[in-house]
Amino acid sequence: MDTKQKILYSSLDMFAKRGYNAVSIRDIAGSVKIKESSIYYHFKNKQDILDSIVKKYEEHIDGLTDVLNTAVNDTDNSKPLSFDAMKTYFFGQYLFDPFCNKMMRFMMIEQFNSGKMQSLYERYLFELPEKLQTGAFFMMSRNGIISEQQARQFGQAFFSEMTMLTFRYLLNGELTEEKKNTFCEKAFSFFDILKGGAENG
Amino acid sequence: MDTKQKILYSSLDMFAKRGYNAVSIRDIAGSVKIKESSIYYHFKNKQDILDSIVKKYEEHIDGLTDVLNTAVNDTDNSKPLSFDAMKTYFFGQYLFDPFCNKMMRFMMIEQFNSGKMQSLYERYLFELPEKLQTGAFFMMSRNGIISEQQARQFGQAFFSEMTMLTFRYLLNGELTEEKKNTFCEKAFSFFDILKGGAENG
Amino acid sequence: MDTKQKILYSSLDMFAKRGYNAVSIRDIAGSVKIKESSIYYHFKNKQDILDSIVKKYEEHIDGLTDVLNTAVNDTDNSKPLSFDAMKTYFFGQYLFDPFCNKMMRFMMIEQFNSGKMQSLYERYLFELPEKLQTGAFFMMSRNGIISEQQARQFGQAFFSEMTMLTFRYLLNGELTEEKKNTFCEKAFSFFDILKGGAENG
Amino acid sequence: MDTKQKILYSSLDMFAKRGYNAVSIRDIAGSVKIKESSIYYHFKNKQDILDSIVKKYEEHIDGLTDVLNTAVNDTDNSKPLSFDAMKTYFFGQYLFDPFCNKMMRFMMIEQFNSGKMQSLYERYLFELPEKLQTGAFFMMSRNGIISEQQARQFGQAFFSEMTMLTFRYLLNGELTEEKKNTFCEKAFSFFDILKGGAENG
DNA sequence: GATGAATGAGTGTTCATTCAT
DNA sequence: TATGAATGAACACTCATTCAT
Repeated sequence: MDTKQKILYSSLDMFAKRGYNAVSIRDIAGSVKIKESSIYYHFKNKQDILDSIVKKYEEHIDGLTDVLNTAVNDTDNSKPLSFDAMKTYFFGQYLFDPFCNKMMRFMMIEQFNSGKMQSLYERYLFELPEKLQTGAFFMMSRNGIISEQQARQFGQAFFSEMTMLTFRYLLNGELTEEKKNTFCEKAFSFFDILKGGAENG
Repeated sequence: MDTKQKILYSSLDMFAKRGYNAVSIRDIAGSVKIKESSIYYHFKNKQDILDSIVKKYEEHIDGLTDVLNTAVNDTDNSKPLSFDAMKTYFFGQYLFDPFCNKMMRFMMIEQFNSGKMQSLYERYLFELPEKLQTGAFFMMSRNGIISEQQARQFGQAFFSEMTMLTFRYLLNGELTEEKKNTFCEKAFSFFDILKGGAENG
Repeated sequence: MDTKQKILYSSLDMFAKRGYNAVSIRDIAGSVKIKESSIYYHFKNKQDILDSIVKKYEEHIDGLTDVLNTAVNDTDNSKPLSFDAMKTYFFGQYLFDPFCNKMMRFMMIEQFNSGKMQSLYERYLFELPEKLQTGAFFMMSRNGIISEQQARQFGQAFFSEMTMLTFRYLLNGELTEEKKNTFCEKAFSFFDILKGGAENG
Repeated sequence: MDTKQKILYSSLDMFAKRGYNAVSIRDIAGSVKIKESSIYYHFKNKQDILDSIVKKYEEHIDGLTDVLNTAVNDTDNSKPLSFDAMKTYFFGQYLFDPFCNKMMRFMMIEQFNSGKMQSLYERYLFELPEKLQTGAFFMMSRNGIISEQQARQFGQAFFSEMTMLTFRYLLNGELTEEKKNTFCEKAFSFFDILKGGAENG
């Protein structure tokens, strides 16, 4: 990894723990093992580091949603995702992914500092997840697996549960394997309840 | 309000928006309209301001939970709370209350900065609400309003919904009347769904 | 002891350890168990405390030298002072006396800070002791105990030894009983050598 | 001289006059004609400046004692040092040397402020001089110039005289040429007395 | 690509002092 | 006598940034 990338990853790592302001150029330079003034060869200023991180994140998310949309819209794919696939692709590539998880933490703790951060937080922690998750249930109703009313109800319930679990286990303290496992268990057991409801309703 | 209290409220107000580190003693003094050095007549140092805020909050919460516990445990009170009562007492005195709401925001954005803040965040955003909310549903089952299994299921669902709504509408951007209303509507409509489930189940 | 005196003694105690500047009004007030602003009822300002201490010391020394001069000039008193008398009166009331010892330390560490302190240091650590000590030997020569030349020589040697011992044992680290004893032993053994010289010379 | 050295010398110069605490970083920066913040490029903090000065001094003293020991132990050198040599090498390179003289003043006025300074003061103002000076007289007795008993007696007397003269003339007020001359005269005349004693004894 | 040296603005904090009560 | 409340000036120190090399 070249110096520029190292600066980005090190910065995000520290921003997500201590916030933008509390991380100094000294800290960043120290963690990358270069001198402070060398930072300015790679980035215009501190804000430029933050902007680059955000840009990188948005591009990353664009790639991820493209993949997800393709998967969800693929009409052949009429059977629900297996738990393993969910864990690997949906959870593993987003919620558990170190880069994304750190960005979520960063957006959460910086949301009140600027309008820009506020809107990123709103979009990536609530709007987009809600759209994607409820969208998946509507797709199931279009595929005849559940009724349209169930889709609406289950979609909202799923989003509530996922959001709560995310804040409670993935954006709270250090991200440990234990927390990831608890998150998966609770998510899957909730899924089972929904499935029960679908069969009974 | 005396100077000491003004310092506490002004500090929390700014801490909740910009975080502890980004708020300077100069800022606090300016907002209270005294000089920086005067702050140190009332508080040992900046950390002491924070400690005093946390102490005040914990005492406030102790008072609130005492009231809530008394209400929930009151055996005469076998009928469920009206929406108005819920809005006034439960939401209004905690989730919407400016002091409590600011503290929640503050704990959220400072949770990674210290173990102390981390445990406060865990306790007051997740543990205590879960205990109180699921407790209320168990009380209903003991009063024969719902079954024990329903109590367990509804309690969890309610907590998930409330947590999601709290993060989405009450700890996200400025706390406006509009957001409070949206929060209430969604909470009450969720309640209606639960009630429907209770009658049908 | 009234508050004013307490302030003086507490101040000197701390001044002698940490120097005038390093001792704050807060420190003094704290050690006397009053509030800072109360200091200003008793003294115009911090400098006034120092001035009062110096005045007290000069009056104290005036009293001491009067006594000493009377003793030395008393023509009846033709026999040399006993070691015990020397220890009690000369060492005990000046070099070992807590007030005087602290003042000597204070003058030593503050001598470069002001011309006033410089001249006090010069007078009370060198000039006056030299005058008194060599004076005592001249008195012995006038009393025929030693020759005039011996008086000159012994006086200087005695002053050198006493000055060295004072700086080495009484104005160096904490003033312990052990150091006082070492000081006495070395002073007396030097006295014995002088006596030997007087008899042989 | 580079900035770092300038800071060290300027700092010691002021420390020796006003004491460590009374000299501000502002003062040091001003005397070196750089800005306060630039100090921190060269030194971690104010204490680091002091530590560097002490280290420099201890290394300097190590070099000096090596030279002195070699000279004193040189068995060929059976004739006593000439006054000129003494003045140039012993006095000139240590007692009169601006760096060493300032350090002695600094240790004297800071001795009560920290255990570190206390032990430096004890070592460099008393222990080491006593060892070196009495050592020189023992060397003379081993070379048959004086008796062993004389060595003991003269060594102590010489050390007392030198110590007194040092405190009285070299660590008292400004170090002027006049004081240096007085110091030399008194030291040499004392030496003459000792020589007389050696020949007569 | 990277660094040594420097800086203005700002940080939390301590200081001696004042003054009304 | 003593204090509560306040303050301007100073303190040691950190910050993001610049620029010549």
